[in-house]
Amino acid sequence: MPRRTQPRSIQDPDVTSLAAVLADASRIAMLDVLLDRKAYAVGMLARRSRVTAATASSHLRRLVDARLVVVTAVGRERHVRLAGPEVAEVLERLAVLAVPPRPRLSSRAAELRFARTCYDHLAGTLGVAVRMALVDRGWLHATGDSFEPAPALFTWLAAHHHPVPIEGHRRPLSRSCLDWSERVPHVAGRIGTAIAEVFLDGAWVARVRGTRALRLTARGRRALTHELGLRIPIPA
Amino acid sequence: MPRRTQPRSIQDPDVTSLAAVLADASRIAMLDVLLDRKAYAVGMLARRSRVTAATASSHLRRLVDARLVVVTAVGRERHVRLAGPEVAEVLERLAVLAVPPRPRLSSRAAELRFARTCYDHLAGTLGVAVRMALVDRGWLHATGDSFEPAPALFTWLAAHHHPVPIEGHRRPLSRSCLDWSERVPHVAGRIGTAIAEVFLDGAWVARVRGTRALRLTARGRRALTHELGLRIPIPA
DNA sequence: GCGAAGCTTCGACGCGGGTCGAAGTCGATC
DNA sequence: GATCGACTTCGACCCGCGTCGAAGCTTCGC
Repeated sequence: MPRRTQPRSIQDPDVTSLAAVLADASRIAMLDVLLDRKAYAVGMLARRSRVTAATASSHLRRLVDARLVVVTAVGRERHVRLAGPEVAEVLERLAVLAVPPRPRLSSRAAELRFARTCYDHLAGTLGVAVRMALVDRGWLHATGDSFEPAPALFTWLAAHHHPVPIEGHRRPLSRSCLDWSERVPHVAGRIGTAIAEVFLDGAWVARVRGTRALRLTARGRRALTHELGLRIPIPA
Repeated sequence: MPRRTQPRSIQDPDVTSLAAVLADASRIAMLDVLLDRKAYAVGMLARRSRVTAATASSHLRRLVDARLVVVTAVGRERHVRLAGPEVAEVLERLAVLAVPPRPRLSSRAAELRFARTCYDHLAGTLGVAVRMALVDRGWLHATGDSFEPAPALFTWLAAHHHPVPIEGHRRPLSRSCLDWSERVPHVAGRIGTAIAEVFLDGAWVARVRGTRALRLTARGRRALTHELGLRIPIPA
């Protein structure tokens, strides 16, 4: 990959180098592990990504240099976290473009397609279904490419112990996040986070260990029907 | 880059391969040329990207396979276009992440920072300034991470010969597009396109040949003051 | 039809970089 | 301060792929 010496006329932010960092299966595996928003020690991250510590270490260096992840020293361990929601967003955006035209089915992917976390909010069939249910009840209004939450939604979130303050935060109240599996937006932003927390705390969904997939529980099935009038999309 | 054989647990859309396509300076240069939304013959594209026809051809193959560009045969030429606005969006998103922490100044980049096209709408200092002016006059309301155009804006656009129908289109009326240079959103979507067209048709801005940069004309300076009450951000 | 133009394919070259084991470093623990 | 554990650095290996010139193919123009 001989670098060109002439001045890059455009795209002065070096997209090429950033893409090069993302163009390795092991590094994507590591980022994928980190997409659950938790911090991992380097060794753990290496094991989850199926590489040796030495390999993980060299990859880590590049991820840090690209400012995709941040590292904090904790005792003799070094904990790695995703640098922020923007990173998760870009990865999800890339996934949207990367999804093959004729979707090759993978049983493993089916779980992810049905329900998963996207950094800190719900995605997949379930995420989209929830968004549609909220719009149907008038708790959420679609505006442009975003969503405007109605007062009833704030009330509902507060009643489920996850109140969302309206003002005073840098992060947007609600955002629309494009789904790679559904190709349709779901709710992100602070509202999206709160919704996901209600689902997880209420044990409406359970994390499938080792992946970002979520399993809809029986309890969750009932809750969705009673609370949101939502027909369960797919038995999963 | 030895591919791992084990089933990729997550990220089933193959982000790695897509990123690999974007991880080459020549291909980014080609995409960058195409970001102006026009179609280019392969030879022209090769010249603008400073590679031989043979090299461009092999890159083109990969870009087509990744469905980032589309090709239409025209006589003995083959015309290349960006596959769609989503591609431009992802590139702009990547650029946001790729922008270096201590912005290294480049005189060439300064033009781009001030004003440029982003696929089909205005970006850069000017794009952001226009967005803020529209919000100030109440012609645009910020909602979540998008914008809601007010009736006055539709009237203004129609008066300048670029009416925007409210309904009946798959593309969103207005979108918010994050600016890599300003790190602040500007207006995209059908409204964003119409605004850019008013600016270009009215010769308020002129394209700088060979790049996506825009130059603010004297006429544009006057128009911005009179029509939008906008103080010119920077003499450029 | 014949030549030329536009583009792709082929072949050869060279370089960047992903991989792991082993050795080295640093901090924690007793 | 000796030992263990977590992590990084080093060295060696090898493979993928970007690059261009030349040759081949198709389409246009006269």
